[in-house]
Amino acid sequence: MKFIEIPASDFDLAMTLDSGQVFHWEKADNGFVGTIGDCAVYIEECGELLRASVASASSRLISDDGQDAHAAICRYFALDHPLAEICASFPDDPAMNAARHFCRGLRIIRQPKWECLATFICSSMKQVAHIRQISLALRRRLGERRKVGDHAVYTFPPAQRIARATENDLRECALGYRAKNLLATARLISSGECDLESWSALSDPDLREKLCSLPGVGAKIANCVLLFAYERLRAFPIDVWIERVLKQKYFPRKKKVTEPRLREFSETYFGEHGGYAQQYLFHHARMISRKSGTPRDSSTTLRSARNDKREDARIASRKPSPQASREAHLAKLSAPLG
DNA sequence: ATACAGGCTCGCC
DNA sequence: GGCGAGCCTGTA
Repeated sequence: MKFIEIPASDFDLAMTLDSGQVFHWEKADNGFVGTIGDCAVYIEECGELLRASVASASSRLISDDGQDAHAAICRYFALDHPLAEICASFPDDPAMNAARHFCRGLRIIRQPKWECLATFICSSMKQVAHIRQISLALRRRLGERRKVGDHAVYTFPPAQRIARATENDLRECALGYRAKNLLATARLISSGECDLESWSALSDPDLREKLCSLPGVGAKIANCVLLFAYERLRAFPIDVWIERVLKQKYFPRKKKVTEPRLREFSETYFGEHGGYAQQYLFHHARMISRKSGTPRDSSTTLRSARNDKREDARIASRKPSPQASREAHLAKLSAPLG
């Protein structure tokens, strides 16, 4: 592998890739392999230096002097974000200060729009480990294989490619009910009816509204795409983790905090880089609970009660168990063709 | 084993 | 126009 070297201060590669904003990078050698757009990339961190190898479609290095690759990496990892200033703009309170201290070097990266949107459509009601699996399955089945050094990686399939797939193809990538949404959205993009690139010109609220019009995209996912693909650093996605953090740290005495109240608070209190603040709070909370067991609260209890009811309903209606339907699915797959 | 995940959508009231 | 139920599947 031929390497290029890029100075990068104020950057923690591993934390950035493990902070739940991107799901396809895998550990390899002393660093990570993945893709940036259509290129296969190996990257590792040596102190204040990044060492990277980038292979384009034909498996050769992009250019001999590595200028394109250099620029692509700086852009993708947002090395131009003034991180010190951004962190200084966060509010000064105990929760925020702890997160800011814990997440030093964490950057919000610039992801390709379709890849980011599609991945987050797949993320609903899923844990990180599973989102990673879905992303990999989609890439293996519908993406293109690339090599960087000895490592094989797969590009994320373009909307046109997914639009040509069947719902069943996608279900076989473990998407479940998300398959229908991903397919419908892929078709809207692929047909040109919706143009993610041209939406860059829209204001935050207009862009959010456009994204929410896509099947499988609600406020949470739209905000993730605003933040991770459109550089709208104010966008503040509220998922169950952040909801817990906000309620516990900022509304400790309140019994019920309504969703509009929480949204209003998140949009005003955290300032112009609210999305960054959110990512820091999110990552910090996840890492803390990974150490010492998952904290339970009323919202999770509520959710489990709901799930119980669903299960009761399933039994009452004598639907096949998950186990049985999985076996039926497998049997169908192994049946002779034609 | 079984509860629970980084939700969205639709039907109901 | 708020509330709850249904949707799929893998992991802890």
